[in-house]
Amino acid sequence: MTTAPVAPAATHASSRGRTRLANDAWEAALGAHTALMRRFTEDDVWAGLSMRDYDVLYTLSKCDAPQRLSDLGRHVMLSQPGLSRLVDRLVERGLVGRCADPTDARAAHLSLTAEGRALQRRVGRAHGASVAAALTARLTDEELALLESLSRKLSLPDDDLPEETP
Amino acid sequence: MTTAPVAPAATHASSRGRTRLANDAWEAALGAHTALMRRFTEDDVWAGLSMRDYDVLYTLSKCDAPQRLSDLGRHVMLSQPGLSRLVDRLVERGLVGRCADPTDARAAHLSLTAEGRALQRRVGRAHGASVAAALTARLTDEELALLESLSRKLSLPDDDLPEETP
DNA sequence: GTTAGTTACATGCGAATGCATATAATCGGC
DNA sequence: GCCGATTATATGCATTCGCATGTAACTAAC
Repeated sequence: MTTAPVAPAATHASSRGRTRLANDAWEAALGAHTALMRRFTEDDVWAGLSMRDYDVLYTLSKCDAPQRLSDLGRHVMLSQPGLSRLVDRLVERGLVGRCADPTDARAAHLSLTAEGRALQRRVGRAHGASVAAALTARLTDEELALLESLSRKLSLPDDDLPEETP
Repeated sequence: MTTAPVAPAATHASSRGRTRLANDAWEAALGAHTALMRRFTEDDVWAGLSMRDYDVLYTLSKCDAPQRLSDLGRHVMLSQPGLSRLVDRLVERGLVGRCADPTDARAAHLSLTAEGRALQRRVGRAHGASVAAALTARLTDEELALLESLSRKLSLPDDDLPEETP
């Protein structure tokens, strides 16, 4: 009942097999994420930042316009109060600047300070090198491009999904 | 300086391009992980378990022999003390059994209780269905198989890596 | 313009986490 | 069999997190 290695000779691919395929892929992906995250966390490149700190700094570094908390929240895997306080700490440390949004008094405009940008660049260079080393040692160029392509498809919101049976 | 969209017409692929390729792939993969984890977390299938709780129960469910903490630690993204206390809570809740290892008095043998196994199966069915729904809506069978294959390569430890220039 | 509903963010608080370290058992020479 | 090194797990403590909720501002219908 638990293990059923019988090959279902269905016409295309049985729904059972497709579910299994998806779950196996997800489990493997989780394993890869865990293995790589562990490796990167142990890297000695973080200069006192947690990986979440860096995630916020990196996200801000990619945006020229100041971001709101809720914008950051879409990219960072953290609850809204958690992100609120994480940003608090980054502001306190002088890495992130917070100024009022003239068009919306509720919102805050967040951006990197000069120090924050410098730190992000410094850490980013080292971390990026480590990422490249780990990934290029395991995947070919074609596989890297494929991974990016698959990942982008997986990131699609429910809205713009390629329909199957409309 | 920040954006250099100039195509490097190198013979194969410049080292710069390869680094970039790897970092883009990793960023996309992180995005997919965040998007899917958020979705799965919000699913109403967890029956009072955190996803980490479930991760431990699932890992134990796959093993017939009792596991040690350090075995679990390889699969769960958590520090050793963190895992120790997470297991404490699961034992307290009657989902995991802890008994002494006769061959090693330091180690503990961890296994699912009947209740823990039942809960893992119940939650696992619902969660597995959600995983399948999300992934099969975004990837074809071939892509799912590819994702699993790429993920397995990414999970390889430094030891058994396919050598490049020995 | 008043008010209900929504959005953006912050805060109180208990629970979970990581780091450093402690404890206890096993292993490997000798 | 003894002792240093290593392994397996636990605990103290400060930090961080998520949930529930609060506060303030915006929006829209009337």
